[in-house]
Amino acid sequence: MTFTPKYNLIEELKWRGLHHQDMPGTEELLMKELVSGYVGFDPTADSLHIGNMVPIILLVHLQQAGHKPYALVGGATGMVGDPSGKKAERTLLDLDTLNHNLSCQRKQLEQFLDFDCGENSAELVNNYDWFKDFNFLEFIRDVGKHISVNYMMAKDSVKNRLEDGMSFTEFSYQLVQGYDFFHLWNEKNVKLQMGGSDQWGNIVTGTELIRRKGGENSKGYSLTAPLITKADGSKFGKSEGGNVWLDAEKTSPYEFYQFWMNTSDEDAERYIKIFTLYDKSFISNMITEHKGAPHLRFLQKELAKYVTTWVHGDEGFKIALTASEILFGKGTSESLRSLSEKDFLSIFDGVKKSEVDEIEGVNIIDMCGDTGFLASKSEARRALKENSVSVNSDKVSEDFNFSNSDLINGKYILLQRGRKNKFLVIKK
RNA sequence: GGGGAGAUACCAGAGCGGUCAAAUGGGGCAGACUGUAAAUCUGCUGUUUCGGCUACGUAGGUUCGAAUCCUACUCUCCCCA
Repeated sequence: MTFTPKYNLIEELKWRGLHHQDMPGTEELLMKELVSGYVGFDPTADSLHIGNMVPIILLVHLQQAGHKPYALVGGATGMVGDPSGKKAERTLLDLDTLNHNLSCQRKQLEQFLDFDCGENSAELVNNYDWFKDFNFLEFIRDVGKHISVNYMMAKDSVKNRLEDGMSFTEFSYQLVQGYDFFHLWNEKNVKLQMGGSDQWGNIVTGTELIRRKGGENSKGYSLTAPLITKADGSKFGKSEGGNVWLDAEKTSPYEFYQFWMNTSDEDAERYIKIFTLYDKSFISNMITEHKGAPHLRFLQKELAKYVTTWVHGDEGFKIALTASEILFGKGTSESLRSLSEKDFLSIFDGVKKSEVDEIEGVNIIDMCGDTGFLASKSEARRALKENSVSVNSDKVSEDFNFSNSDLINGKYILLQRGRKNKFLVIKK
C-alpha cells in the first residue's frame, strides 16, 4: 500500500510560522508513510486555554495532511508536574480535581479532531491507563536504567532549577513523559511527538528511550512549534481577566471574540496563519486587502470570526458579533433599549454583573463602588472626574442619580468605564 | 561557623526624625488623537460618611512627633571558612 500525504506537513507548518524545530528525518518520514503522532496535554486546569490551541492545531494539521493524530491527556504526568518553564516547585493536584480536569479537557479536544474518518481517525489516550499498574521498582529498572542522571540534569528544565531546588518528583517528570512516547511507539506505532518548543527536552528524552530500549533501528521523531509571542513583547494569551479559556463558562464567546479583535495589525498577520486553516493565497490576499485599509480591521475580524466559530460554534460567534457591534458601534441608549430582553441578556452574557435592590435615587458613586463595578468609591470619584463613566452609553458626572426610567427592560442598567470596561446592574 | 548588606505601594527603586499617602521609572486605568490599532500627549493610580482611617517585613520601645532612631524576631542577598 502506498501512501501519499495530502500535503507536506513541515513545509505547511513553516510558512504558517508553526515550525520551530524537528528531528532529522522527520520530513522524509511524513512524506513516505502514514504517521501516527501525538501531543500531550497537561491537566492543570478544568479547561484548555488559547495557549493550548497551538499544539491542538499541530494535531489538526497532522490529520489534514493525512496522518493519524493522538491526543494524550496527562492523567499520570499531571500527578507529577512538568517543571519546564517553572521557577518553583508545583503543588500537586488532588485526584478529584485531576479527574475533573481530565474529563473537561477531553471534551474540548474532541471538537477539534475527526474521530471517524477511516484509517487516520484521531484517538484520545490517557497515560494514567498505562502508568496505574506500573510499580516503582519496575519503572526504575525498566525505564530509569536507560537514562543517565547526567543526561537528565543537562535539560534546561532541570538546570534552571538546580539553584533553587526541585523535588525528585519533578526531576523524574521527563522520564515519565519520555516513557509515554516509548509506550505509544511500542503499542500503537506512534513515531512522532509534537508540542511547544518548551517540550523539546521532554520529547527528546522519549526518543532517547525509544532508541535505547527499542533496539536496533528504533527511532522516534519530534516536531515543535515556536512559542507564540506578541509584537509588543507581552505574554500571548492573556487578557485583562487573565487566561483566555476555551470554556464558554470561563471566557464567554464575547470576551473570546474581543480578545482576537484586539490583536495588533502585526500580530494579526501572524495569527491568521497560525490559528486558521485558510490556505496560503487566501491569506496573502487578506493581508493585502487589510494593508489597503487597515482601519477596517479586516484581518482582526476574519481572525476573530474564524477562531470564535471554531471554538464556540456559529451561535457563539453570532452573539459575540452582535454584542460587539452594539457595544462598540455607535451604540446609543436607544439601540440598547430597542433590544429584547433575551437578546440583551445573551449579549451581556460575558459582562460582569451584580444585583441590586433599589435604583431610584442612588448616586452614581455609590452604585459604582457598592456593586463591585469599580474597586472603591475613591476610584469611582476619580473615574467620574476623568469623565470616563457612562450609564447606558451616555456619559454622566458625579452628581448623577439613578431613577427607574434609566432601567432597560425595566431591570437592567449598563455601566461603562471607558470603552472597554462594562458592567451590568440588575434590579431584583 | 565568622563577617557584611538589606526588607518601602502592582514591580523596580529613592527617602534616613516633622514640609511623607511617600520622589522617579515601569506597569495599570482613563482622556485627547484614532481604526475597539500603534505611536504620541495629558491626567489618575490606599481608603473614607472628606472629619479622618489604615499603611514603609513582624512585635515592642524612645520621642510632642518615626518609613526614618533603639531592641528582639522572621526572611532575603553577599563575602570569608
